[in-house]
Amino acid sequence: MACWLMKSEPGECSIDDLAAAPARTVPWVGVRNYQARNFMRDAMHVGDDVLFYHSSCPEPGVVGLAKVASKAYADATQFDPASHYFDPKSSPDAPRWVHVDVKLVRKTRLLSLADMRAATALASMAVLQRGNRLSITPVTDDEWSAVVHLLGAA
DNA sequence: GCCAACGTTGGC
DNA sequence: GCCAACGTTGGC
Repeated sequence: MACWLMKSEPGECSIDDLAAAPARTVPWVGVRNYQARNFMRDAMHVGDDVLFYHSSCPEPGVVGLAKVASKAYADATQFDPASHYFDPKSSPDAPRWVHVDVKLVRKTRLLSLADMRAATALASMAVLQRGNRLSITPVTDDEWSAVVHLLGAA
C-alpha cells in the first residue's frame, strides 16, 4: 500500500471542507499537471494513505490523514467552460485530466512545514525538496510513520 | 528537437 | 508583492 502527500489550498478545499463533505469524501478536481495526474492515474490505488496538506496559506503543513477512495476517473471541470479548470483542448472522448476521490480518516493537529523541515526523519520527503512544486508527491512508509509519530508527539 | 517567453506554484 | 524554480507553449 502506497502513501502520498496531497496539497490543497484551504481557500479551495480545506481539511474542514473535507470533514464537512458528504461521506467526508471529495473529488480531487483541478490537477493540471501531468506528473501529478499520472500518479493518480497509474500509481494510486483505493485504500492508499494520504497526508492532507494545506498550501499557499499562512500556516502550510499537514492537517489530516486521508485515504484514496476511488480509482482515477475523468475530471468533469475540464469540460465546463465556466470552470476555472476548463481545458478547451480536452474532449469527453479523450479526457486529458483525471482524478481520484479522497476520503478523510481524521483531522490532526497542524504539523507545520517548519516542523517538517526540522525533523531529520523527514529530510528526504519529496515535498520538502528544493524547487518542488508538485501538488501530489509519494511518501515512503518510513516517512509516513515518522509523520504519524510527530503528530502523536504533539 | 531546441529554446525563449511566458505562466504557475508556493513559501516568505 | 517578491522571487526562485519549474512546466508549458509555440516559433523555428
